[in-house]
Amino acid sequence: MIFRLNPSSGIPLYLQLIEQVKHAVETGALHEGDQLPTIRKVAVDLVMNPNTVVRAYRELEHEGIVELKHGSGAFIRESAGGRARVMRKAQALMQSALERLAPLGLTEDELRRVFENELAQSRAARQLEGKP
Amino acid sequence: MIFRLNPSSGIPLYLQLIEQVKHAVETGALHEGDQLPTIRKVAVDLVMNPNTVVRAYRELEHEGIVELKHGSGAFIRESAGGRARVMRKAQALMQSALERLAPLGLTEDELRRVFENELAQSRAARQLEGKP
DNA sequence: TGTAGTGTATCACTATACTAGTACACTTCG
DNA sequence: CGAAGTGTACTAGTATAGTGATACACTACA
Repeated sequence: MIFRLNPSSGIPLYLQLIEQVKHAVETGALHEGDQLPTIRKVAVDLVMNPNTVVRAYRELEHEGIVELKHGSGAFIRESAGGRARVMRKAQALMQSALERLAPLGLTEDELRRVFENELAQSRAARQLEGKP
Repeated sequence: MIFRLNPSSGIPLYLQLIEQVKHAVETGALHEGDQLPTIRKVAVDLVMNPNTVVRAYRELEHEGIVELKHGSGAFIRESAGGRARVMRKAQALMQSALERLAPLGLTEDELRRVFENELAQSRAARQLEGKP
């Protein structure tokens, strides 16, 4: 695992790290049990503060993708493999959805809005299931 | 048009205003040519600074939904009606897409990630069309 | 057992997002 | 033409996000 950051993209460094780890897991570049590069190593290699790397790793831990072991390192969780497969399936479904949406000629921001609306919609629907 | 804000939602006030105007246009509550409430009126009614309302209205203007006329008011653009129809069509497509994705059991954040990935993907594909 | 290597914790700095205060300029219409 | 009502422009304060400096604590292994 080797990171490649774009400092002038406007995207926070820690988010770029998170994104790259997730991508590596989903493409199979990282497998369950694999050790991630050390916090210090990443910080030195990319010339940034260890805390920024920590922030990325802790977020990944919180999402259940990474396990941090005090004193020994950061590792890919065992459950990550299954997740990767599901995500690839989802990616395929989303692609065909966007292909159907493309002819409408919406901007990316409009598409985001439509997506968020629908997400909120189905969230609300899910809430109601257990109520009546 | 009457706004209803939630000050403790964490969502910036100006974004809430934008959202509500867009929603009103898409549902037909606001039609082409309709005048929006005055900047000052909104500011007074909702107990906030006029500048915050301005920010919302100017963003809506930038997106082509609203037209600001110096000295007379803010109005819904003529093009807004067509946009509303397209957005409703898109909403329907997005709904069926999310219904197909639901069985995979992804979290909302994971769905957002899948969506953004695919958006970037199709953006890249579009870039290549004119190149070779 | 001790040392090198690992993650952890606390505090601080800086840029940016958001909101606010206040004065200005244009339009309308009696 | 002038007064009331509208959007505009400029300046500034405050909260939060992002990043950094540095010291601490645990683990593995020779």
